[in-house]
Amino acid sequence: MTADLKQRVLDASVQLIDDVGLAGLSMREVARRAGVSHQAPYHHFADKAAIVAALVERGFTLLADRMEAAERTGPPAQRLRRVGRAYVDFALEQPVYFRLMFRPELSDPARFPAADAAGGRAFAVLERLVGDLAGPRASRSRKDALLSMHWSLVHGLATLLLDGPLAAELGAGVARGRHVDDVLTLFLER
Amino acid sequence: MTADLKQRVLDASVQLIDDVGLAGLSMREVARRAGVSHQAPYHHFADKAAIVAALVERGFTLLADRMEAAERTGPPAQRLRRVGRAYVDFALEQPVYFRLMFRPELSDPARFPAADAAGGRAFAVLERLVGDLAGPRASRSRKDALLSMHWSLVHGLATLLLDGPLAAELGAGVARGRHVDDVLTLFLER
DNA sequence: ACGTGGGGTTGACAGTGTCAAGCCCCAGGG
DNA sequence: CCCTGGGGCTTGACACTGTCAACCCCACGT
Repeated sequence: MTADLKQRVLDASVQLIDDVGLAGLSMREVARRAGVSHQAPYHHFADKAAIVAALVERGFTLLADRMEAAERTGPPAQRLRRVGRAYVDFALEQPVYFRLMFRPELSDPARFPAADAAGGRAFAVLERLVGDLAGPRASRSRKDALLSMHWSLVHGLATLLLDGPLAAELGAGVARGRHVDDVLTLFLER
Repeated sequence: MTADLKQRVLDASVQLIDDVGLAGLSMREVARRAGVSHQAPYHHFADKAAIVAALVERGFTLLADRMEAAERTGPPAQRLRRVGRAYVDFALEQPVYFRLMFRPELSDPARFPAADAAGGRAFAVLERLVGDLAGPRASRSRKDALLSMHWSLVHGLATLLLDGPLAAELGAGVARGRHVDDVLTLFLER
């Protein structure tokens, strides 16, 4: 009623996806939950894809905030670990956003540059970190490989815990958190 | 034309997803492409989710075949690398299948145990490999961590190359293949 | 010879995304 | 003061979707 309909539509969308899954996201149901007519959302979003793109942007902003915070704390040697942990934690705590963020067909960067830009912020954190790790004299391809390796590790861990077989094995309890720590330790202190 | 309608429906579905994306997958369009009435597919699949689940099963079978083949060739020291490479290659060559395979909301294991079982085959390959790597005396949690680490690495690499920012940076050319090699080398050879 | 049932059809219904008009209300300029 | 314009919302319509129901045909076992 009171807040911007735009924000209410986004909030209702997240909640709806959480309830019934992405496939069940429906413009009309979102409008219903927001208490407006089925066409009201179109005053703020061109179409359904635009809503999803706005959520992707929100998600990347949230993630980048966390990563940047983790990047700033602790001794340099531990920053990589903290950022990785922040990445995985975000995925596990905000699965709705996280799953949306890596479905490029949903947020075409050509159509929604804002979402793309928000993703760039997260990307940049990793790039800085890996740049420090490799030292300034490292070759381009070595830095690329380092970046991909680190990102792949945390991204893969996050998605497997969320949607892979690891999701069934470990629940959402403490065991999962300890497992994340174990894997990061094994990887970083090898 | 003459082949089992069941298989034709699956083939048409893959092609349709390839053309217009998962969101555009439509029972009626699939039927149209298979040259039958809009209800014919229902004689072979309970509903749309059942089609997708059948594709997931196909996908995991394809992947497990490749991984098992890679597991059998080459000296033991290199098997891990070959299997990892097979995993990433599969994802890049069969993006339609691969993307479907990690959307658990699409193939609820309780409803579609066959898809789940096929996934288990791929899982088992990694489990064996990591078991060898760790040795029989390793603790359970160490083996778990080793498994997660290796799987996360290849899985993350595959999805980032497919749907992440790495997709835009590297195209689908030779550079991508070399990058995969670089990352695997870096990871496996410490 | 005849049911029976698998594989196919057409028809209908509710629900969807989105285009097209229309309504209300208030800020601004004449 | 009126009036005009437009932002924000509504109702209505259309083509399309997934799925239920009913029907039709023909090969088959008994």
